[in-house]
Amino acid sequence: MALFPFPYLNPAQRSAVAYGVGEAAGLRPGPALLVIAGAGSGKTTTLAHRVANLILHDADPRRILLLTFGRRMAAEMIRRVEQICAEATAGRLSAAPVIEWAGTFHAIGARLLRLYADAIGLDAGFSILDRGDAADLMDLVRDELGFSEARQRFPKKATCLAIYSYAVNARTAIDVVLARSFPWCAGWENELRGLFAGYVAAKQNQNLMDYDDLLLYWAQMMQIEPLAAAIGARFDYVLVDEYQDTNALQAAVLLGLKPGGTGVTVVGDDAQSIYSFRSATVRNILDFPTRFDPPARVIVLEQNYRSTPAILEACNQIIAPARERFAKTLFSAATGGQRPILAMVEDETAQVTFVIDRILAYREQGLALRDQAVLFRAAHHSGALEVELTRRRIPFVKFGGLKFLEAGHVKDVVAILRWAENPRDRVAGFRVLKLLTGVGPGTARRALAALDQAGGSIGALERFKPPAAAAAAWPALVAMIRDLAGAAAWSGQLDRVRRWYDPLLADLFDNVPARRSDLDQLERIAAQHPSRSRFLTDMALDPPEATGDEAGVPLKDEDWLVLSTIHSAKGQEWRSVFVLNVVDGCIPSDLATGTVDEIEEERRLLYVAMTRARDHLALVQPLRFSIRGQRRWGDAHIYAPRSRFISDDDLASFEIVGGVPAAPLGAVAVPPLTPLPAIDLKQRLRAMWQ
DNA sequence: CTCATTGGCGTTTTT
DNA sequence: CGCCAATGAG
Repeated sequence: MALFPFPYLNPAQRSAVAYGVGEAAGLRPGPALLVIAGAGSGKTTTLAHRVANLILHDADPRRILLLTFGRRMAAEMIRRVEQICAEATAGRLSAAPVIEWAGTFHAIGARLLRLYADAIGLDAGFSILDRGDAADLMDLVRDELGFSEARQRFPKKATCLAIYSYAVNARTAIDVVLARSFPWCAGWENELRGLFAGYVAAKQNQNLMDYDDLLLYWAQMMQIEPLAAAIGARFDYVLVDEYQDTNALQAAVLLGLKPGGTGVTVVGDDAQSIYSFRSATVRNILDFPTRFDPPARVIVLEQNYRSTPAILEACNQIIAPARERFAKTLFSAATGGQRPILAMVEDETAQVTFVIDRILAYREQGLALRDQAVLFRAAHHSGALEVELTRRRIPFVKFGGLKFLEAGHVKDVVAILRWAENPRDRVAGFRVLKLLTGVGPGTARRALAALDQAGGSIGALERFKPPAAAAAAWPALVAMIRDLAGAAAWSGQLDRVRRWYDPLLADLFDNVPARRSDLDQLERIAAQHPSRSRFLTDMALDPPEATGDEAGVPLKDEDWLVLSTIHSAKGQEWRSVFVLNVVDGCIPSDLATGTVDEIEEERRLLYVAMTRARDHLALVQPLRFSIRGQRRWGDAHIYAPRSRFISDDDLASFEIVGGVPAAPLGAVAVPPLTPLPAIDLKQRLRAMWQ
C-alpha cells in the first residue's frame, strides 16, 4: 500500500494523515505530531484518516490507543476508520480492522487498572463513584471527623469535592488551589487536608474509585518503571482528540505512556478550550511541541468546510480578541451565505416564539428538525422552550444538564446493585438502608459497622437488630440483598430489585408513574449489558446522555430537534443553529466573570456555539430578563445588555432583527421597572464566602 | 439519641 | 427540585 488513496484531502490534512507514514522502509512510529484543527476544518476526518492510513500501512489496529473526549466520539471514530479502510481497499480487506482501545481517558484508565490491579495491590473489583456518590462519601467522612458541628460553617460536600478534584487533576497543592480558586475556604486548609486524607482512606478501605482516581492511579502507575514500560509497550500509536481540554494529570499519563513522544498524535484547537472548570489547561496544547526534543511537528488546519463565509467571518471576529493562542484564521473556499442573525426580542417568551417560528419556517424550506439545534450556556436556560415544544408536540432531545441517572429513584436502584456487587461500598449501603422508614444515619452506620465486622457476610445483616419502626420491613431488604449477592445470572436482577423497591416509590416521591417509567428505561438499558459489573461501570463512565420529552429515545425514523448545552455540543454541527440568551450574565455567565481567564473561556464558549452552524446561525438576545425563582421580588426583571463579546464593531457582521436596531446598545436607555436587584443578590451570595 | 418533617433558599459547564 | 439546617416527636 504505497499509494496515498485520499485525493480529496487538502494539503494540510494530507500532511497530517501522511506524517511519519509511508516512507520507503517499513512503518515505524515516528516523533510526536500536533494537529491544530480549527473549527470545521475536518478534524475528525483527518484523525480518522490518519488512523486508517496507519492501518493500511500495516500498523496493528489492536496496538493503537485512541483517547477521545466522549464515548460517542470513540464510536464515531471507529466507524469512520472502518469505512475509510473499506473504501480505500475497495472492499478487498479481509476483515474490518479491530480497534480495541478507544475511549475516554477515564474509561481506558479503568480498564488498565483492572488489568494491572494485581501488580499495584488493587482489588480489580473496585466500584466507580460518580460525582454525586463521591460527594456523599466526602460527607460521610466529614461527619466522622466531626466537621459537621463546627462553629463556623464548613464548606459543603460538593465544594470540598471540587477543591479536592481540582487539586488532584491540576496536580497543584491545596493551599495554591484554595488561594487561586476557592479563596473563601482558605481558613479551612488544615481541616480540608485532614478531610481529604480521610476521604482517600475511605475509598481505599471500601474498594472505591472516583473519577479522579482513574486518572491518578493510572498516572501513578506510569511512575513505576517496569509497569510504565509494559503498558507503554502495548501501544505503537497513541492518538488524543480534543487535547485542548485535557488537564495536567492527563498530560502526565500521556507522557508516561510515551516519554519521547514516539507514535503520539494529539489533535485539538486552543480556541475551543472550554473545560477549565475540570482543570483542563490550554497550556497542554500550547506547550506540547516543546515538551519533546526535537519539538513535535505542528500542522495547522485552517480551511473551514462547515460554515458559510458570512458565518465564519462573524466567528473569526468573536475570537480575534482572544489572548494567547496559536495564530490561525479560518477561511472558506465557498462564497456568499446569509449573515448570521442577531435577534433582539422582547423577553424570554418572545425568545421561545422566535426560535420555534424560525425552526418551523426552516423546516418548511426543507431543513429537517434534526438538521437544527438550539444551544445554551446552562441546562436550565431551555426550560421555557421545552415547555412550549412539548405543548406544540414538537419532538426534541436534550443533551447536557441533569441526567436521568442523577434522579433520586434511579440512584436508589443503582445503589442497591452496587451494594450487592461490593458490600464494602458504604456509600451505596448507606443510601439503601436509609430507604427504610425508621432507619436514619445512626442506624445505617451501625448496621454497616456490623457488616464490616463480619467481613461483609450478609448474615451480619440478618442478625442486626433494627429499631422497632423498621423491624417489619428489615427481613425483606436483607432477603433481596442476599438474592442479589448470590445470583449467578445478571438477567432478572433488576426485576428482583424492583419487586422490593417499586412499592416504596409512593412513599418516597410524588409523580410515581414518571419515575416508574424511568425505571423501565433503566431496566431496558441494563438488559443490554452482559454483567452487573459491566453495567455499573458503564453507568458511571458512560451514562446515557440524552433526555427526551418522553421516556425513551425517539424512534429512528422520527425527526427531532436537538437542544444542548454548549459544552455538550462540542464536536458536532447542524445546518441551523440558535444560541439562546446571548446576554451578559448568561454568556459570559455572571458566575464566571471573576478572573480574566474565566471570561476568556466564556468567549471561547460563544465561539464554539457559533462555529457549530453550517448555513444558518441566529443569536438571540432577550432585552428584558426575568429573575428566576426569587419570590421576594415577585416576577421582577432586569434589562440585560448584549453579551460583551459582540462589540459594536462586530454588529456589521450580523443581520439585526427586531428590537431597537438603530440605537447603539450602550445607549439604549430603557428605565428599569425594578432597580436591578438580581445582580446585587448574586454579588451578595459570593461575598458571603469572602 | 435518633429519626422525620418542615421551611428556606439557590440553581454552570462534565468525565 | 433538591439540599441543608432547624425543630419537634419518639
